[in-house]
Amino acid sequence: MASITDVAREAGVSASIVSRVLNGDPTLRVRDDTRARVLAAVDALDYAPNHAARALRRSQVGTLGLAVPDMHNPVYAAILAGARPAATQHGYVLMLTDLDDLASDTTTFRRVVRGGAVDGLLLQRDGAAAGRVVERIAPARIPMVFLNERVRPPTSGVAVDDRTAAALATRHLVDLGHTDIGHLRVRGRNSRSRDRQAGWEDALKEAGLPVRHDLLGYGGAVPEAGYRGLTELLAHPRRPTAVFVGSVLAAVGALAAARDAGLSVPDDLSVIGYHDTWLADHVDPPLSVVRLPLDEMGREAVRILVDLIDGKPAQQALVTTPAPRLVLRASTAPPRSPRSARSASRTRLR
Amino acid sequence: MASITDVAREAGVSASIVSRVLNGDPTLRVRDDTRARVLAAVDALDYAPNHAARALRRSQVGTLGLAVPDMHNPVYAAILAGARPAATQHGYVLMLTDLDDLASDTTTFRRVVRGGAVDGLLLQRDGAAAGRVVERIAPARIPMVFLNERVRPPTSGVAVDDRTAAALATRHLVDLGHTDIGHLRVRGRNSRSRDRQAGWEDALKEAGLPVRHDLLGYGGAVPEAGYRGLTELLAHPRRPTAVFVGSVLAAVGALAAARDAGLSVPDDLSVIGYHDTWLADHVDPPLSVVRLPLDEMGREAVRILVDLIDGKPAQQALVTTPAPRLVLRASTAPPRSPRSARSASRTRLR
DNA sequence: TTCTCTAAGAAAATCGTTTATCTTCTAGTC
DNA sequence: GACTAGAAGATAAACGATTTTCTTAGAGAA
Repeated sequence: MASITDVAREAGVSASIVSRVLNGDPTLRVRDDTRARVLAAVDALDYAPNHAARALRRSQVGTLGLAVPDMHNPVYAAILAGARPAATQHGYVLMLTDLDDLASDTTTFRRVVRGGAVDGLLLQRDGAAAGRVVERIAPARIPMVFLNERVRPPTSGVAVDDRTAAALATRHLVDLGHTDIGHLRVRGRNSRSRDRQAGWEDALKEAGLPVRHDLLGYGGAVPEAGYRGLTELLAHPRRPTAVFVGSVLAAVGALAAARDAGLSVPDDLSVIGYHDTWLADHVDPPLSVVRLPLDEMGREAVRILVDLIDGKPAQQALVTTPAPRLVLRASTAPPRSPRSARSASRTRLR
Repeated sequence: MASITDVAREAGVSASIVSRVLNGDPTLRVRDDTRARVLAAVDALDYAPNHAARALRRSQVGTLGLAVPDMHNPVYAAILAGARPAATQHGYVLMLTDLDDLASDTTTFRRVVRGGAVDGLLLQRDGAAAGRVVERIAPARIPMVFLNERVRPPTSGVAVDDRTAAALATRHLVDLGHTDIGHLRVRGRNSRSRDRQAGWEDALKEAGLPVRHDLLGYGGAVPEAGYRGLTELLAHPRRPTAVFVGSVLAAVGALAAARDAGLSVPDDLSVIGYHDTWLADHVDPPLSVVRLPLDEMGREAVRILVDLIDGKPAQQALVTTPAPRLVLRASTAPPRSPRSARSASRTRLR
């Protein structure tokens, strides 16, 4: 591998000139032909500045850490799909870390956070390790941005407009003529969970419908949780004819639960999910969802983090454009008929 | 951030002693209490060696690059799930790169590959950028391992036993009593595609059935391709009663194609997919698949790459344990009846 | 002529580790 | 008493870039 000294020798100048030419130092004064010789030498030797040396000198490594609880979740994949190109564009590369590792494995934590292997962190505070990891990272004073969550001022974070989106989804069910509309909450004490429930309540109140907390169940971030959640809800004597599920994966599980309960979707039960990942289009029936700008959120998170690294103040961004919108597929429909729907299905449930 | 000199001062020794204690230098002779003082100082200052400085000195950065064409594909997520902990265990961290970036964006390429931002690369040679990226990386002589593909000796790679697994899947259809068994190939000129087709042929021959190349179609790595592939196959005058699809995502698309063609799975058409990602259990009907050790493959790829970095020779590994096995769900069943199945469904297709 | 100024570039310090080579001290040997 | 051999550490030289400070040569001014 050619070093900057090799390039300098080849061009017949000193190393400092090479560096300053390459980094576009505005105070540099050189003759045009010298500059040309440097550039030619760089090309001839196929020179690239050594990553470690530059990082050492600048005390900036040029990498951002991304820590999510579960790579399998397509929602994170979507956020990642927005974040990665944004990082590239800002001159950074993403590094992958597991949130649990960061919280529990001291070696990883020391190497990555304290050792300066990353310039900043993108965090999805979720799952078991959530609390612990934050407690540990915060004192390290490393720039960090929370993904997919509203946070308060000393910290930075980026969220989507969950309340509006949840209301939109619920309103769609209302518009179809449903009156018994359930909701499967995301687990956890976070803004996602609260805002989506609030949106559900907003739409019900707006329509003059009672907010029935007996139709509020718990979903989660995996299909199994959605399955259990809906199964419980369906055991209710006056079961819902429609349900707004606060996550795609839980919605997929909910579809299975409906099937196993002998209910046909959307005839006996309408289901609307949250987040339009590719998956939603390929389950049966294709899932109606509310679409939020996940990739935009990833992009924005990177922007804020890079700003933070550059010394700018903390920001709490709410990504509102493009606005949440409905993507209607085949899992939602009007109730069979205002009255018979309910009794018919109760029979089916035996 | 505390540096090694701070620790040395605190412990009342020289920096070299701190380094050698921390790195377990076998030639080091120090008194026990000195060692204890060093360790205490490290703890007191919460010292972690600076990543960049260590990388510069050792000319090893401690990161492995992972370049895959598409983050959304759950198969890559599964490989990643095996590779990430393995990397941690070997003392490395994974860095994420996009294959297309690497192939086209000169900046990324220079920074990541030539600049030494990674010690080695895990590559899934697939998609549009496949050829180009290899052409560019090869001359850089950076250690690299190909994922999910059989390669020839100068290069390293790790594959799973595609031929055996494909035969296993096809044999399952044969055992159910099917005789017209189609196959949707993966696209591309790679061992995955060839081996899976070969396994399909193996099982047919073994059962004394003709290998009907008219029942060979093209799937791909996305649902849409599987949809198109199966739709074409179903247009055949003597359509298959069962089909082995060479990828999960294509299989999901195939299910939709069958539905749209008015066929019920598995009654009119059995479908078996490839790779048991979580998704397979949550489509309708739940997909029978052949399960291969994807996480094990990710783990093994990391092992080989680390060996390569340590100067050991190239290896071509075939991950055969755990052996491929069937995971039977609801998408496969015996044909309706040896004869009527065929005519009945032809009618349905009108 | 001497001095000053500027253009054009060279030198040198520095970032934080690692590691090969030196030093010092003590105890034992002849 | 001089010498030697370890034990226990200290010194110093890299690694490859960036950046601040110096140098030099020539042009113009006084």
